[in-house]
Amino acid sequence: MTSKSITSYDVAKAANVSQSAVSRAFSPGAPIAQQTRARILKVASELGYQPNAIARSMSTARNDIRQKSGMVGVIVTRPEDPFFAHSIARFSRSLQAKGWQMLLFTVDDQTGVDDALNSLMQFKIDGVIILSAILSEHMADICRSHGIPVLLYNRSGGDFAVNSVQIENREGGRTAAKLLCEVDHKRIAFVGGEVDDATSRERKEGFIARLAEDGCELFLEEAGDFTFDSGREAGARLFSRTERPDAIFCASDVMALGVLHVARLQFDLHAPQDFSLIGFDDIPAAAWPGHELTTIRQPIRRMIQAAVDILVAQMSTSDVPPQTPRFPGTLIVRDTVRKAFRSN
Amino acid sequence: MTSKSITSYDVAKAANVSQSAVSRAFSPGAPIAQQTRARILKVASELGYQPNAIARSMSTARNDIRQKSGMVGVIVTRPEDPFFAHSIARFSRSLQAKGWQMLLFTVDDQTGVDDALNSLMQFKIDGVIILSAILSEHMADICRSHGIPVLLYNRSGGDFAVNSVQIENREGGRTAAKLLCEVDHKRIAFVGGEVDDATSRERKEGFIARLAEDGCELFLEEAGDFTFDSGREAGARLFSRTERPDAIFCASDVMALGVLHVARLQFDLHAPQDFSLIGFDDIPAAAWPGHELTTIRQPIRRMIQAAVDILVAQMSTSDVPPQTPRFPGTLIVRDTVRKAFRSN
DNA sequence: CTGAAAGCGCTAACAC
DNA sequence: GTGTTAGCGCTTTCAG
Repeated sequence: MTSKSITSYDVAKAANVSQSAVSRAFSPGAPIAQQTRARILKVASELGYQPNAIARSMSTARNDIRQKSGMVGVIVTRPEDPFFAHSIARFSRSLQAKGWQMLLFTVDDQTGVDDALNSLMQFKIDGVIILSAILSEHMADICRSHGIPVLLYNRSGGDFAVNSVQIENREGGRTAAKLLCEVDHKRIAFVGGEVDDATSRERKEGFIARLAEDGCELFLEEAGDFTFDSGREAGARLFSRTERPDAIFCASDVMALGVLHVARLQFDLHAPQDFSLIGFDDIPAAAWPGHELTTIRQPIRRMIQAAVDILVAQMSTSDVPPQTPRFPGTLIVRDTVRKAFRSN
Repeated sequence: MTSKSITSYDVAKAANVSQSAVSRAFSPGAPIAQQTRARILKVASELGYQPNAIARSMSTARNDIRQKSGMVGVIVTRPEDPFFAHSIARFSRSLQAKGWQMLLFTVDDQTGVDDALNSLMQFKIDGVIILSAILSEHMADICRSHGIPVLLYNRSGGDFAVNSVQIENREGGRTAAKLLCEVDHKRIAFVGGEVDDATSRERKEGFIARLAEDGCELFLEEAGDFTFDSGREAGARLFSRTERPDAIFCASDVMALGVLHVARLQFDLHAPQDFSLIGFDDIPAAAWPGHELTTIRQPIRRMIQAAVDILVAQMSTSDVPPQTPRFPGTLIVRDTVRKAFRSN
């Protein structure tokens, strides 16, 4: 058992060439005769030889050139959340398509990111994508000094220079506010994520700013944590008040569905008859039966395309300045916002 | 830029010890004095030294002992499916907790598994978990000969000896049939996955067998592909018939929700008034508003616990025989199956 | 175009 | 307990 695997030496012997010839046969632009390469490749496949990626990674660490592993680290906080599950799925396929392996690391919250990155760096990842979290400035420095590009997805890098790809949160908030004002809502509530969550805060800021332009103020506000249950709880608190909100904007679809749930089951309140509801993300379930949730869609496909392009570019060429594109969201009108104008 | 990173030699020099002392300081049970270790660890952290996992992996390939990388490959077909998204999330946390890294590979379907495994093996993964797919007997042989344990999640290994962890599909099907028979349904349909899907087939077999015990035959059958849309399509075909089914059992919750959707929107049919509906998995959305789907719950947490335990055991000790535990599903009664007995 | 040889950073004998 | 040394499998000069 645990038989040694076939190495380039075995192939070399069988093909009657040197070991370096075998190496060259497997290196795309290497100087080697077509014939030799063909013969080696044939022998190799007969023997079932596969180059050892780990060993390759070792030997590329020469001449002050950083060791390349062909692996990209992906750090994620809520992998079970539909939005992130979809994002991870797309990252995986997109990275693979370009020849990179994905090392997935799950952290419980923001505080685990630095440790995760340390673990990942021991494996000499060539780049890292962080979903919905940020790294410390200290870690950012370390990555920079090691030449490891970092990309923040769904978060911005704040002061220090790292790549980030995300949606126009403020504009998304404005879009929601505009729609709610158009149908003349007056008691408008916002359900966000944790109070220090940057994404949630930006959505809220845009929302409030646009409300103000119509002379409207935020009526109520609740904080959740982007889970369904937290949406239910926030909804329960909102609907338990003597004066209930007549419209709610949630920082995520999952929380909006939680609100919908508690409204229906615990208060017998329905959207859009009794209140209007807008979510954010446009997860598949938003379109499902009984939901028909009006929401702001994130262009996941394009965001991930951009993210991978940026990261790959920086992993290949150094000295590419950090990119921080922002993508516009799209209002998806379904059935949770009342249609007609009603004066009181 | 791309400055060379700190190696054990740098630490050795700074701590005035040999390089191997540094190595030992970072190897749990290695023979080294407490004092020396402490001093080395201190110097190391001051310098920001982190052992190079790739190099470690290289050097463990000695004496006919297979190279260990500390990485486990995970191959998945439908990462965006809620059931698998949750499974991946749990695998990730569970593997991490035991000190393993997860290399995630997404394949489009069954046919991609062997290639994925080949890619992963170049990275010298110590074990592999395959979600909802199987490997060829040929690849299974290769893995065995390389001493790489394989675990199939949500699939069984068929003839050849590999580990597998899955739910009692037949029993789950029987449970669904029993419930439907109890409330006296007569025109019972099944919506499965692709016709060659083993999981779906087993659920169907158990379902039909139990139906037969009550003198009932399967009325109709449709094949989907475990997606929401395929559920909608299957539902549309079912409800378009002149004689409609009065009960439907779906091989997954996602498809069941698709059926619910099309029934409601396109046919104005509601469960449980117009038909009964049972799903499989118990994804979070099954409990959501407007769904309240009766379903067979998979004990994800326990299954993944078992899967990781089995794999880790085999990665540490060789010659552990393959394990193939089956877990019972649990009937979760919600609101999509009619309650009372109604004679015709 | 091809072979020989020098490492990449680490672990594990092997001496002392 | 500690240092010395020989690789792990590969890429990449450097000669020829």
